[in-house]
Amino acid sequence: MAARAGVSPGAVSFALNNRPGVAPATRRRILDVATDLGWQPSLRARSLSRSTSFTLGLVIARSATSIGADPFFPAFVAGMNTMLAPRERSLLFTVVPDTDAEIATYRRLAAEQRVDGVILTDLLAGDPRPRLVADLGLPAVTLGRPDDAGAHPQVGSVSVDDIGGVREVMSTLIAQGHRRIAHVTGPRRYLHVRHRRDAWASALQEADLPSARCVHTDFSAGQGAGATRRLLSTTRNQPTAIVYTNDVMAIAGLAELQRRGRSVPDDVSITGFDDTDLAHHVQPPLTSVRTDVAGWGERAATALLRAAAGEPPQHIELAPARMVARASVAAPPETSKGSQP
Amino acid sequence: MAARAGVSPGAVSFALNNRPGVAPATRRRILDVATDLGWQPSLRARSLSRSTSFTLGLVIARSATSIGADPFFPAFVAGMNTMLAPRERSLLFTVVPDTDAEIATYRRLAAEQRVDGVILTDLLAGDPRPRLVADLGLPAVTLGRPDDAGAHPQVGSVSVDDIGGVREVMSTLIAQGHRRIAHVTGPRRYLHVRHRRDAWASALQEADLPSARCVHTDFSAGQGAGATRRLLSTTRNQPTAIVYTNDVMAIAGLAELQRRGRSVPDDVSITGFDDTDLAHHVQPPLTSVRTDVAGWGERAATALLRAAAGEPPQHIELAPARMVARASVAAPPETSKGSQP
DNA sequence: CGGCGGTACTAAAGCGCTTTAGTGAGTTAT
DNA sequence: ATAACTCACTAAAGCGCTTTAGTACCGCCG
Repeated sequence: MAARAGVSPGAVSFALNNRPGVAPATRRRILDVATDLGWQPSLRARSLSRSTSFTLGLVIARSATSIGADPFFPAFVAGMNTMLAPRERSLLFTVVPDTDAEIATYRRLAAEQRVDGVILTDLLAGDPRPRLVADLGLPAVTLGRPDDAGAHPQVGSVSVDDIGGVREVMSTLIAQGHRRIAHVTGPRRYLHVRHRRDAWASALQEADLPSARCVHTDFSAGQGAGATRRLLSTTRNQPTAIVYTNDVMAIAGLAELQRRGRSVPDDVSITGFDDTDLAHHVQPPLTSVRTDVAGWGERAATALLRAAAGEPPQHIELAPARMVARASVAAPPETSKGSQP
Repeated sequence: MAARAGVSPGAVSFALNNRPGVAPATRRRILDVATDLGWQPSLRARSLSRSTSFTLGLVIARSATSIGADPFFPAFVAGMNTMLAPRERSLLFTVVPDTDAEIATYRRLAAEQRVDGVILTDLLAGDPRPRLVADLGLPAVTLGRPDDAGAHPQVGSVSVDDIGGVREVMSTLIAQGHRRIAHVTGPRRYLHVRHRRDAWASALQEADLPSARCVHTDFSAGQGAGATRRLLSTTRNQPTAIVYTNDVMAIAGLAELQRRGRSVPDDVSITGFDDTDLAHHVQPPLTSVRTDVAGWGERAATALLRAAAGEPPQHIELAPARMVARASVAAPPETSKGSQP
């Protein structure tokens, strides 16, 4: 390649990485010869000499069976890709069964220097990962802010405010007259589960409503249905509305309600989260909360690329999640309304 | 590292890749020193000198919005990972909007030599990709066999027989007495759509039933509901059963049926495909067809690794998809039954 | 007219492995 | 005892870039 353009390999390198010290005419010629020959620098050689992988990592701890139900990851990955592809970056994607395996994976990625940085998702309470990646010297960006944010100044974050969506849902339900609004959510260890639960609880409190039941599940349809069953099993003070933390559980809950002869929304109002494709199309259509997942992926990729380039970590807030109102929410039945102050 | 073990770098390389020509005692010592120092050969340097990426590629052409609804990919990726992780291989995962972008991605991956091989999924009729990857010299394995199998002897395949599942569904419906069984499926260009459609059509024929309606959609819940609406819009000869090609459309169809006052399964029987988490939990629970997606991923990764190592391509058949019977299927209503011969 | 500074480029070392050819010691064949 | 062979290991080249140091050339000034 260098020979064909009549220059040294070094000059080619300068031209390609448009570094100063090469005359405009020479640069043009080098670039032209390159496109003529269909030549392109070897990524492997560049990786070795630049100590860079041109690759970002995303590792998810979920069982192979449960991950399919979550619409988040594919959309997020797609979003990252719109950002990475034009920059000749790629995404290493790994699905492992649990957090231990996830940690082992970060160690391996760091040891092998396979990636220039990683995205940390599904933040936990007291999450060990920000510390770990900082120790490993692996640039990282978290999705949402860790609870000990500030303890790891080298780790950036890109967040979407879920809470806005939950508050919107709650105020809609409360405005309709609901007084007993239950919550079906995921495992306690997840930070976003806690945030949403807190938002739910404080919305009740701010409206001077009594505290209500919250059921923690594993996010699966089965446990969503089970939680619904439990909420209906009490003989008194049954909820008139249920706020589910994802659409899958809400749809399973809807089926459970129907099985027990409760009408949605006449007897019970329900809401989901994620605004999946199906949410529009169940009967009744499901009120849900939508976030721009692909946009989130795009921004996260941008932030991580910057961090990997040595820029100081950023903390970015994206547009908050918004409620999408549909027919699964209505006023509570009269008997319940009557018991209001 | 080499110095610490008192040998040359070459010897270390031999020891690590357990090649002959190094005494057992020396090998032990080298390995011990390596673990002591936590040393591990640089993947980048190995990549350059061995001309190998230690990475496999998977690129999916789907819109960011629609991909989340498909439970296939995350489960498949998880399956691949169980195979790859212990072998220090990784997966490059890319989501692009369409086939053109997909092809561009293969070209880029090949030019950059980023991957040692790729998995080709969602085979099309007259698919250009097997040819392309063969031309690019990119080892590949297809999911399912291309229609011009044999034209690309260097490309292997790993297949699951969908048709078995469809036939099982059809014979169940027919045994129950259904005579008008419609089919709601995906875009015609997909090979597996054609295979399933053919299986559906020939099952009708073999049972001496009249041909029935088939509606092609884009796999989305919205179009699943729309297809259902169309099937119900004819005043006569409405189907008593509908076979959907995925659970999402079946669930949307179920909602549409309920909206129109049809009972499932009393008025209409329905079946899905994929056996997603939700299928068990809708009302009524959905008869579906299950495949071992993670196992598929594992086998595909194995086959591709072999192909990348230069072994002759294999054509592997996995266990066929099986029907999972649930309450969404029952005998057709009397009026319909009465019209039987 | 010699020295100075700047530009445009080349030479060569370096990234950290793998691999081929080569060497010396120990073993067997003759 | 010496040639012929193994075996265990080293030396050094090679993978294909990047990067630092160095060189040649030019214009400019004193």
